[in-house]
Amino acid sequence: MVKRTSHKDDPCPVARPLDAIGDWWSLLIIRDAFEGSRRFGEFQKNLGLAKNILATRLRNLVAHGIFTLEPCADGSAYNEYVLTDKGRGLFPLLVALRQWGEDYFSDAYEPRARLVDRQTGKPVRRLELRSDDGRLLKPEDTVVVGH
Amino acid sequence: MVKRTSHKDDPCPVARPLDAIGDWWSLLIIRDAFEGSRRFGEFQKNLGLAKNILATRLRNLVAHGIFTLEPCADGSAYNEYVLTDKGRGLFPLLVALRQWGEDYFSDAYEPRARLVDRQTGKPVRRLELRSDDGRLLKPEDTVVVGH
DNA sequence: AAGGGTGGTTGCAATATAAAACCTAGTTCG
DNA sequence: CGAACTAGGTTTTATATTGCAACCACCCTT
Repeated sequence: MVKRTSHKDDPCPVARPLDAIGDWWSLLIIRDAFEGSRRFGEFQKNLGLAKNILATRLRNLVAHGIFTLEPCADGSAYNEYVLTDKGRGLFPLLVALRQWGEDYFSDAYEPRARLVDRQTGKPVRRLELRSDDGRLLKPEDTVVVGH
Repeated sequence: MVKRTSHKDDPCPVARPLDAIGDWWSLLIIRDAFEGSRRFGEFQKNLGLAKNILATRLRNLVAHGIFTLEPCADGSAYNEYVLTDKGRGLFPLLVALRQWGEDYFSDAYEPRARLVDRQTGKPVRRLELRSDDGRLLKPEDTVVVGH
C-alpha cells in the first residue's frame, strides 16, 4: 500500500494506525460514511476520485476491519460498505480534524459546514483533553510513557 | 505537494486540512515535535525517513503555518522548527489518533506507550464529543449543516 | 432480450516517493 | 589557523503510486 516499510512494528500507537488510514483519501471516505454513504457509487460521486483508487482504498479499509462488505440492506443484490465499531471509533478523530479545520482554514466570508447536535441544532462542544481528575490538559502537561 | 487538485476549494473543513497534514509523515513529524524534537537531525533520527522527504515535509509544514523556522534557542548558528499555535492546535487530533491506535492496534503482550498526565502520572481521559449542554454525542446524534 | 446503471478491473502516462551520493556552512579540536 | 567532523540540506536516479480512460460483467428494468 505504502512504499516505506510499514509501521506495523512501530510501538507507538500514533504510528501504527497510519497503515490503515494514513493516506489522503481514506479519511474522506470514512467521513462520507459517517454522513450516510454506503455504496461504491455514492462514495465515488461525493468524493470525485478515480474508481480504481476508490476500489483500492475500500479494499484496504475492509482488510483493516474498518468497513465490512455486506449485502445491501434495501434488498437489492448489490453490496454496501458499512462501518465497523473500529471504524466508528474514528469519530473523535474526524471531529478533531474538523474543528481544527474550522479554526484555521475558514474564509471569513464563505459560510462553512458546521457540526451540530441533531437534537438541539446547536454546534457541538469543542474536543478537549482532560486528566483523570478532570483538569484541562495542554500538550506540555502530558508525557508518553512505557514505550 | 499532492497530485490531485487540492481541496482548497472544498468547503468541508475536514477536507481542507488534508492539504497540510494529509500525508503519511507530517503527522508523525508533528507528534515528534510535541515530544520535544526541534532540529532537522532529531526528526530524521527519530523517524528514520529520507532527508529529502523530511526537508520537503518541513517546508510544506512551514508554508502552512504549522511550524516556524527560528534561530536555535541554545545559541548555536543552526535553526530549529517550532510549532505555531496552529500546529499546537493539532494536539487533540493526535490524541484522538493515539487513543484509537491504543484501542485497536495494541498487541496484548507487548506493552505500549501511553499518554499520561505529567502531574499525577495517570493516563489521561478519553476524548469524547459532547453537546452544548453536556450530553455525550454519538456519530448519529450529529449532523453537518450549512455546507 | 436490450439497454442502462452499478461495481468494479486493466492498461498506460504522469507524478510523487525513497535511497544514496553529493555539497556547503558551522563547529570542534590540536 | 587549518583539518576533520557535524548539521542541514540539494541533486540525482530508480521505483512505486496516482489518475484517467477504456473496458467488462453483472444486475435490473422494460
